[in-house]
Amino acid sequence: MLSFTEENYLKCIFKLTEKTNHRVSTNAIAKVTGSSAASVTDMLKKLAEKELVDYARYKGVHLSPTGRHIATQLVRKHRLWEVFLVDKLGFSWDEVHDIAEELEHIKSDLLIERMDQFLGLPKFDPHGDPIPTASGKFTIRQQVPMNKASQGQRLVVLGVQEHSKAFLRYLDNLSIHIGTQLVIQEKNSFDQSMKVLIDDKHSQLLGEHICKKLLVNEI
Amino acid sequence: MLSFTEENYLKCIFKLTEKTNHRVSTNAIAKVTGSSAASVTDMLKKLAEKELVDYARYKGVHLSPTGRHIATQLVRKHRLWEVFLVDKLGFSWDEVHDIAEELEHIKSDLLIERMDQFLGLPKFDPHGDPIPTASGKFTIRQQVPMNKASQGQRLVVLGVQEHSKAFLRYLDNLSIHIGTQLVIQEKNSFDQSMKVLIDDKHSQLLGEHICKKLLVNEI
DNA sequence: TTTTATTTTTAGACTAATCAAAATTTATTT
DNA sequence: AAATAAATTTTGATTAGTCTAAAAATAAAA
Repeated sequence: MLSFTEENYLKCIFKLTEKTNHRVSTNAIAKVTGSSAASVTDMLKKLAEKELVDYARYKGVHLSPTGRHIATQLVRKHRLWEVFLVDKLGFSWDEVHDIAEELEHIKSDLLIERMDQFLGLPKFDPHGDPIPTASGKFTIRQQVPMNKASQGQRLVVLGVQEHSKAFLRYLDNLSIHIGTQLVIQEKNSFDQSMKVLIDDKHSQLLGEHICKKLLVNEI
Repeated sequence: MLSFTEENYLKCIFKLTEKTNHRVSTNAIAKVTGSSAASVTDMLKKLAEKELVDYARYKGVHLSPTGRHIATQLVRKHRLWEVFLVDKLGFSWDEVHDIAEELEHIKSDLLIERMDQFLGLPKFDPHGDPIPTASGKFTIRQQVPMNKASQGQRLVVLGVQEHSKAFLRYLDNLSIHIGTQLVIQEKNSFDQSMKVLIDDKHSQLLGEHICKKLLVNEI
């Protein structure tokens, strides 16, 4: 049985290696966990002892198949709880991360499978991130940062690449959420801003930052 | 912010002092937590330091008003989560205790108030135990152990005084649950057993143990 | 009221997770 | 290739929670 802390380290390593699949350094882990490099080293040795990571002194780590599976299930639990909080309890998408961070450590496979059923087997969480299956498979779909889209295109918002409360609240104020339709009316190359029509209702100028962080697909 | 462990001690002291409101001994706590008397002493000193209990060496403890409030809120959370697991996720009443034991430590007042609303402001949990309000009030109602009832009485099951899986499963097999109606057909004084008619469907002989642990009221 | 038994506390030690500071290894410059 | 910088590990210590064994206080019995 893994501790809360061990689980958090596995999830952290998972998130850091997810995209590149390269080994991740001690310092990189220390930076995101907010703990010291010394603490990270200690924990990596412990996780290596349990064969959850492949660790070599001074060379960083990556997850073993078992470690990856555990981390994936933590992500599954986190995202399913987020769906529950938003869909059933009426939380907004900027309020659920911290609570789900605690709930993901509840140890019951039956609970999470029942929850999955109860929620209608959702494939994506309230931020548009894919929910892995019990066997660890993520649904992949076509999506690009909105700044890659062209003038005149009609898009649907599928996700966000930033999860900060401030960013999510800002989108809320613009009535932009998962599923919102956007039509690109103007693309200003000098500052990378875009004028978009939101859900066929009102036009809005969006800055470069927003355009890069919104994940969309053409419809 | 209290630790998981500190919360568990508070809840334990609450349960031990709930009925009598007397001070509880170190050994009594050690017995139910399964930890050593030495560990209990250490923890009592820590809780006293935080003014959550009134502790005097060799004299046992009782909860301070603050300690009692925290313990009551833990009971509230535990019982609301049990309602959720049974009513929404389809767990049976013998499966929910251990999961709720973990869930009760999730730290979010908003979460528990939203959950309360979502569940329809239940006043009792799946075992018939009262759910304290956010301000700490328990609903009181008339109920007695079934062995106190007389022949010919029509009763409704309101609760149980034993929460073991074995006991709860046994009741399930007899189709006895919260809300079941029972008519006392015979009372055997020699062995304290009773013959009862269950939900006007079938008769069943219930042993002394069952009769003492079933909480009922006349209807 | 002494003696004995029980309960409780203290003392000393262990594990898990953490840190700062020192030592070591690897990477980068010169 | 040597010197310097950066990253990582080791060392030694701290805190929370736990334990056993010994000591102290209280309760019960003779």
